[in-house]
Amino acid sequence: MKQSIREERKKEIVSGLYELSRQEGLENVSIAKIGKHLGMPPSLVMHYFPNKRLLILGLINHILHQYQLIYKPIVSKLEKKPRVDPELLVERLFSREWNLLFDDGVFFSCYAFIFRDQLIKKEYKKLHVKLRVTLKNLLDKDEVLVMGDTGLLAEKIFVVIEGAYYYLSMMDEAREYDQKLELFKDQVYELIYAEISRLQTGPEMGKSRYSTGG
Amino acid sequence: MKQSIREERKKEIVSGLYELSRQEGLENVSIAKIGKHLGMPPSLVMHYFPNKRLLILGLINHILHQYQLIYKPIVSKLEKKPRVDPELLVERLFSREWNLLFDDGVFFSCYAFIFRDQLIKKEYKKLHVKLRVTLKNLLDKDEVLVMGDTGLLAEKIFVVIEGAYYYLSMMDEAREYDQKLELFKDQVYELIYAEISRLQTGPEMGKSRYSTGG
DNA sequence: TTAAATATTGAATGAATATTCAATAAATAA
DNA sequence: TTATTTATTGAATATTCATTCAATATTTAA
Repeated sequence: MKQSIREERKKEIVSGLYELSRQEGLENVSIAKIGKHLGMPPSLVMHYFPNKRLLILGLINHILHQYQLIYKPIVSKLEKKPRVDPELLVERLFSREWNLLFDDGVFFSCYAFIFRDQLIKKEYKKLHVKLRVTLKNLLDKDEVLVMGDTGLLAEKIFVVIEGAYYYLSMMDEAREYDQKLELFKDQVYELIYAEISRLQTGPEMGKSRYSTGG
Repeated sequence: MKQSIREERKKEIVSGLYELSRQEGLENVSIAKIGKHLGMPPSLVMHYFPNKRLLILGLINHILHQYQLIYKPIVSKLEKKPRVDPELLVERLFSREWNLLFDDGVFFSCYAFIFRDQLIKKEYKKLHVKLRVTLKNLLDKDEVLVMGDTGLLAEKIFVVIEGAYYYLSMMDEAREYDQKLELFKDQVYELIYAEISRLQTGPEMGKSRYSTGG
């Protein structure tokens, strides 16, 4: 009980920070503003987060946790199928649900911290590796793909996804956004189909020289 | 003459902002600190940049300008050749010179502004489109590639480059960095070689349905 | 030379910043 | 119950913030 109120309050504060960051940008949020937003004195905020860095670390954990949720529905939907359906996979990887779960602006503001905070960098990397492993596990369910280097394929797919979202964030018009989105989906299709056809026509080639699997 | 001292001072101030941002992070730089760093009163800084937003816009212009310089040596080297040498092209696109010209931390801190400043978003997009056009023009010099959709190919290449740098920024160990880098280079090679072989074996297929060419 | 425009200075502003502290209220453990 | 830990409050801190202003110096135009 004693512990739970503490954790609840911490979550509440981090959520408040997130909401304000979304509205006015992370760099414009102060401890006083968070307190005001939540109806508590700034000293209470600092009671749970003794300094601002810890507060931002809390926000980053929150965001990284949200980020992981994106793949929950994808994973559960795909796990039921006996084979990987590339159409469904790609559709889900580029799904709009992505943008609804958290704010890209806050995400990239936090991302910028990786260049000056080793712990944040580590957390970010951990997440990104995890997402790749999740995808690899999905690809391993496919009887054809599993013969190749699914870890490598997952890397290649994700670099397109991440590059795509980086670039797509600059698009204003919905039409242009959708057009580019289709293009990048196509690029991922091609990666998957190329691997399938490679494995079916010449499986004796074995794994690629740039294998990432342990 | 009168104009030049003004522009020089503005450049000096922006450079100071850049240097400080590199050292302690953009969010920790103030007008007073810039003034101190350059040995001038903060009021002089504000004389040239009446508010902080204009100052940051100045920094962004500076960075985007630097960003463009990266491709100067690539372009001039490749322009002399009659054909595109994929090895050289990919080597240059992923060159280390990239990291030397400007700081990734500052770049991504500024990038985060695109989500709350339309002008900054526009500037960023303009640059990224420009880089793609430059690459397209290079690809057009190749007698085989020019038969296909070079604009589309440029998009596909850049999404890998950008995704790669986003992801590589999280790497600590040099070995892992290099390993992943090779992987992404490979991915770009495959894009180019796949397009070449596609055009040579079945050029009657013409341009892809996701053409980006105007 | 004189007048106007620009560059530079330094002092001052109030608002906002993260953080500290002592006091009180509430919950839990003994 | 009492003692102890935790939660919450509100006032206070020194510092830093972006910005303003009037005064002076320097450069340019007439």
